[in-house]
Amino acid sequence: MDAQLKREVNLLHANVCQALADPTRILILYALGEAPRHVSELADSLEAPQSTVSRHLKVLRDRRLVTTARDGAGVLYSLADARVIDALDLLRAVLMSALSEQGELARRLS
Amino acid sequence: MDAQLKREVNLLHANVCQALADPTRILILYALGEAPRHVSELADSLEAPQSTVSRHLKVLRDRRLVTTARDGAGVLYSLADARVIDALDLLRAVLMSALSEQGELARRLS
DNA sequence: CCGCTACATCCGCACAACCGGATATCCGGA
DNA sequence: TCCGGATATCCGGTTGTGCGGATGTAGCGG
Repeated sequence: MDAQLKREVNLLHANVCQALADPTRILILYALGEAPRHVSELADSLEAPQSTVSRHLKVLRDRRLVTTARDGAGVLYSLADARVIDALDLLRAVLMSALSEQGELARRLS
Repeated sequence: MDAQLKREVNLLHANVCQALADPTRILILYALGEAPRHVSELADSLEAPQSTVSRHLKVLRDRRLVTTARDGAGVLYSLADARVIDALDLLRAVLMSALSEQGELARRLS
């Protein structure tokens, strides 16, 4: 296998995929896809403690998937690249196919 | 936040994103994107022990991201849905943007 | 029918990631 | 300058996940 591809995939994993490996972070990305938000807003809508949300935001920030801007006393987080949402939506479509196939299978077996 | 979306994202994470949360599995998907392969072929090209590859394949199989077919003495694995590759390529594009931005930043600071 | 190849699973271990309360830091306004 | 609200980070503990050698299992070919 191409060693170049291996290196690139390692980067892809470390910088992007791993960031998507937590449901809370995915929800944060979707929320920011709608509009920029403050940390406390996100904590409220996710019903998660502030420290948890902040920690997840750090993960996304370190990988440059979100950007920050000071806004008065708070910090406004925004989605850095809308294509992340496109990719997630694509994966959702894949999921739907897999699920309906499973349903199909269950139907056949019953 | 919409409880419906939360449920769907949980499924998305459990069934798809978590499967992408390992570089070896991503490489397997790319390899299968080129052509169906046997377990031993994958183990060779990834330079990973057979047990490791087989375990990763189980993860992908359980989530229906790959399909299997018996082929003589062995088992042939194939990519179940090419859109997974599309999504990964999209994320690669996102990564490239983020990296070049980082480079930009490093240049400005130097 | 048997042995062998190809694959799947088991096992014990090590490491990484998440959690959430508590605490520290930052900043704007009075 | 000092207070308070908004975020960030620290901490201890728990759980999850990957690893790879060893061991099971299945099915083809002789």
